[in-house]
Amino acid sequence: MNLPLARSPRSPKPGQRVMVALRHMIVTGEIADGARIAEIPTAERLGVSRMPVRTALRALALEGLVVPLGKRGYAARRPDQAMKEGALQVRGVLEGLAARLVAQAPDHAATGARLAAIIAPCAGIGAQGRLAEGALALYAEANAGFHAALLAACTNGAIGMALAQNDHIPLASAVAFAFDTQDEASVAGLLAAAHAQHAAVARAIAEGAAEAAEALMRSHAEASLAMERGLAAEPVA
Amino acid sequence: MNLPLARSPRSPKPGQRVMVALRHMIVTGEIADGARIAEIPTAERLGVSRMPVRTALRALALEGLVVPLGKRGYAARRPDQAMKEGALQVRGVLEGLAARLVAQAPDHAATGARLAAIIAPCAGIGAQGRLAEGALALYAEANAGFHAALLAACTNGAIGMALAQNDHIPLASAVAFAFDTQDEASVAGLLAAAHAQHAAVARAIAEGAAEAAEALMRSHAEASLAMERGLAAEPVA
DNA sequence: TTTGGCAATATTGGATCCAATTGACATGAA
DNA sequence: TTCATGTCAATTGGATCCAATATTGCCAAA
Repeated sequence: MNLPLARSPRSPKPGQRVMVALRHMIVTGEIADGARIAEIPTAERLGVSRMPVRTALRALALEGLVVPLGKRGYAARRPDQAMKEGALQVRGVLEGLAARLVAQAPDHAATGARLAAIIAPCAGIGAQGRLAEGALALYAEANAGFHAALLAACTNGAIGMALAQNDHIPLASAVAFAFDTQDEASVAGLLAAAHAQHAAVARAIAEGAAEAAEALMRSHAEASLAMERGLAAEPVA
Repeated sequence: MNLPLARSPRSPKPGQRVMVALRHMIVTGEIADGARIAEIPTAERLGVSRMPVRTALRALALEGLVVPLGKRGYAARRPDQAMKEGALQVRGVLEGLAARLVAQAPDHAATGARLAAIIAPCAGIGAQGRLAEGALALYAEANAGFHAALLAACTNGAIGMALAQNDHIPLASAVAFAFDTQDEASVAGLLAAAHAQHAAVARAIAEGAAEAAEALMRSHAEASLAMERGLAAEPVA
């Protein structure tokens, strides 16, 4: 990675390239945690000008992946396991709040039905400890749709902003990838449990049970946390 | 504000100037909500180069005060009342989580005592509906110290990051300023209530009552929300 | 030997210049 | 009259250049 990254075939844009390259280097440890990151060496290393590096560094600082060092540039800040678990906890309370608000809204029944429809294709997933073909992709899509719909139904825009910030910490977006390190039965059980939790949340929202919806949503996040702790291995980037 | 802002006497730096200037213009409505913000006119208007403007716009985009418009620059996004109330709700659940975690930690007794000591100077504040000289400043300092100490005692760094993002929405940092629009008795009552809530949270943490600490912290935020709703007038920047 | 001051260098931030992409407008043809 | 196409202009993104500043290393003096 010391050579200028391949830019021959339609490389998107220097800015985006630098952004993803630095992110990758930090989370993979290619740039050690706490190591200083200066503009000029980084720019030369990536084969671009200093400007995109500067832009990317400021953006990453707002994301928390680097910390400003006054006049001495930035330092890499690789999120550790504690930070990842903390981010999952934060996700839990934020989505719990979203679930509560949605359940309290006048149209909670419609929202619950919509959420139930989104996860409907996952009915029976992981039954008998077996996984059908494409079950992982099916769940991943339903999962993303569920959480996105919940956020969209919520009138509180601050939750979405906080979650966007929170998701900058690389952790859970790759759970699907980490799955293949587990045996089929375990994965099937996890998926079945997750689907059941989704269904329970949708039901609570449909019934307007705000407190229950919040508690269930939190449990769902706690389950992710336990899962994350279970596979202690280094998650893929 | 159409002229280059005064830079004669030790103006800090162009970058910071542009940042605060744009923030001010957006929250005060000098730049209308939804109005396009181009680099060149803004740079000329502020008497600086395009570069600090570009930097500031990207930063403000990550803060949520402007939204990117593809290749056509950015649009101002003034947070409305709903967004402010949403941010207060988010603050409530995040600090509630922090209180719960702190109360669950092994050293919860020491933390509770420390928090109690921080707010101790406010004992008896607002009693009999009267405010002593400098009571507002006293409370503001204790309030800031309380929340900062709670965050510092919490091992979950993601909470602090999410709160930092949340605090970009201008609202609650100026509650002390908004106070002077109220009569003395009302303010005294609010301060007394807020202090009592702080004390209750500190006590719950000291006792290790995690659920109670979280609920109390949420109530505290909800009180701020009600207060914010009470003074519906435009808060100062 | 240690400390303080000075100078040199490295590094960030800002300004100007250049290129590329996109949106809008006008003109011509169907 | 309307739609499509081509050209032009405006605006953003990137690169290079310049200035300001802090840090660090070295030397001299106590």
